[in-house]
Order: sequence, then C-alpha cells, then structure tokens
Amino acid sequence: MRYRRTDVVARAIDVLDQYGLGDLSMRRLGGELGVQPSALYHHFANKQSLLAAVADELLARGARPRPDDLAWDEEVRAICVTLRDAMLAYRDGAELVATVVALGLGARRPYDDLEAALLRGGADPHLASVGARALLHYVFGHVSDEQTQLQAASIGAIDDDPRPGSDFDLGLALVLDGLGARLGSSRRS
Amino acid sequence: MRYRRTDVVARAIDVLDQYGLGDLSMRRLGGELGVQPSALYHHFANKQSLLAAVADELLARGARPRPDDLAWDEEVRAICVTLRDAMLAYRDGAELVATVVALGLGARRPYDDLEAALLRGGADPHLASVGARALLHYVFGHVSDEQTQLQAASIGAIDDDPRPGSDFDLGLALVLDGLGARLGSSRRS
DNA sequence: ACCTGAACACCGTTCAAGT
DNA sequence: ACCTGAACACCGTTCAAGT
Repeated sequence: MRYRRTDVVARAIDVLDQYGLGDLSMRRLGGELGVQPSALYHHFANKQSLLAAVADELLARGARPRPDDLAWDEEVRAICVTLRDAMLAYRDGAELVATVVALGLGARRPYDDLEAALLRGGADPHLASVGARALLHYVFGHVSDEQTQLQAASIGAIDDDPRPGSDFDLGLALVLDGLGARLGSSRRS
Repeated sequence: MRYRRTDVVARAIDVLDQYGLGDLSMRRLGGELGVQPSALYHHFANKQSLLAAVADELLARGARPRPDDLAWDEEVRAICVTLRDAMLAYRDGAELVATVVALGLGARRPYDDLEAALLRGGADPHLASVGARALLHYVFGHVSDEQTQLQAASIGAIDDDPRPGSDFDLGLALVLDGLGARLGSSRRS
C-alpha cells in the first residue's frame, strides 16, 4: 500500500474520531494504515506537523462561507460559532486545535479572520490583536470543557445531554460587549 | 531514603521548574528522589493525582490575602492577577494548572473565588458560573501563551522581554466590562 | 508505612537498506 | 517516492516481595 500525505491525514482524522487524541499515536496510525510507524516520517517531519495538518483539515471540513453584509460583531459571532461547530464535529477536536494553535504550528485562519473583523469594526491594531486572542482563548476553553462533558456523558455516567449552546453564547457576549464598548458602534446581545 | 507525600510534591515542583512539564515523568521524579518509579505509587494513585497535588501546592505558594473592602470587579481582577503571578512563578505553571482544572482534579479555588465575587456583585447563579468559567479560560489561555513566549525568549531566540502585563489587563477588562454591563454597577477600566 | 525489582504494554524518532 | 526492520531512549502502571 502506497499512500499520499492527504491519505494519511484522512486516516488520522478517523483514528482521532474513533479513539481520541490520546490514542492517536504514530504507531497506532501506522498500524491502522498497515504500514510501519517509520513510514509516516516520509510524509511528516514529526508528530507535531502531522497534528497541525489534521487540525487544518478538521477546520477545512467545518468551513462555511459567511455573508459579506454582516456587522463586525455578527461576523465575529459567526466565526466563533463556525469554529465551535467544526471542533465539536470530531472527538477531542477542541483539544487538538487548541494545542496546534498554542504551539504556533497551524490553524491560523480563525485568528486571522477574527483580527480582520475587529479591524473592520474600527479597532486599532493592538485592540484587534488582544481581542482576537481573548476570543480564541474563550472559545477553545469553553468548547474543550463542553467536549469533555459530552464525552463523559456518552460513556454513560450522566444521561441528560443538554448541549448548552446558550452558555457558549452568553460567555461570547461578555467579550463582545467589552469590545463593543471600545469600538463606538454599540450592540445588544 | 523514606519520603512523605509532601516531600514528593516539593521535589516534583523543583523538577517542573528546572526541566518543564514534559520532563516531569514518574521515572524522572523517582530518579531525582533516588527511588524506584513504583515507589511513587505508594503516595499517589497515579500521575494525574500527583499533578493535581503539584498544582495545588503551586497555587498555595502564590496565594495572597485580599483586602475585604474591594468592589466585586476589583476583587475579580485581584483573583486573576494573583492566579497569573502564581502560575508565572514556575516553568509551565499555566499549562499545569489549566490541565489539572480541565481534568477536574484540583485547583478549584480560583473558580470558587471568582464565582463568589460575581455572586456578591449581584450576578444570578447562572451568570456567575458562566462568567467565572469565561474568566478562567481567558486567564489560562493568555498566561499559557505568555509563558510559552517567555520560555522561547529565555532560550535566546528573541532578546526583548517586554512582559506585557498590559495585554493581560486589557483582555481581562473586556470580559469585566461585559459582566459589569449585566450587573448594574458600572465600572471604568 | 514505604520501598525494590521485574515485568507489561506501550511511546516518538532515526537510519541504513530495500523497491 | 515510499516503505521495511531494527534499534535507541524513553513512558505509566502493576504486583509480588522485602524491611
């Protein structure tokens, strides 16, 4: 069996979704592909690069076009909601993307999009940078928590699965209000 | 050499600070103590429990009493700044504490204190919970980033070490403003 | 109460060699 | 271009046995 980079990434996403990030090892992935672990190093310099590619593919699969007539805060909300949905679509998606971003290896689109939306809304470059990072930290933290609990619930411990998207919206609105207060154009949530 | 639980935790903090979280293994810690790795399982059920105890000790060392006449938002700010300082005092402190909190194994004080401050400020229980979590997510995310960059700078790559506490304050103010707008008592930053 | 020694089932990564 | 096979230097955890 001879694979290409993209085949390896696709299979890695399958392993991630079925067994979780903790079981996504080079040896496991090699085994799943019927190949020696060392063969993966022909496609990726190391495990971190592989994870970066997996995170990028996960986000690409969750990408959705945004209308171009949105107010800046509506656009920020849309970026965050799309990011959340993309990560929730695969097991441990939030932890994976957050890790890759923290290591500075990939998944840069969400940050760039948020920064651009804030600049368009009238933020100066410093506020746009601080704001975009604060938004990302919130989204990664919240969705990681959500996913941990969804996982625990699916094991069977807890039965009710409320999927509290409203908690997500409320926390997001807190940050958006703070940004709105500094950008002139006011907004209700 | 015969150790007690607290000796092991103290030595683990030394290893963390000198070599980083990635090198804080049960085998490494055992070696540092002159003891077999299996001996550590007399003191802790597993590595996660050890890490929880280390995180709690790290926070205890950074604890500072707060004046009792603070406004709710000043108290929130003080909790967050104290938490930040405690984590920055040891290598990979933010990553460690964030991990322990995410796993639900310890380091519950910051959350409890934040929730109490928000309740005292007039938040209903739901907003206090969502707000406290949003604040924690922001602090963990921001300080982890900070510490990663401080680490990279200390390796020598970057020379200037600005220690941008002002970025931290600005991001924190964004969330605080959103909370203030929902709690009646308004606040400037 | 605290520790040893050996074992089990794993990791990421490198590298010469094969096709 | 893509893979094998073997090796190196590690992991967390268990468990019978020692003092």
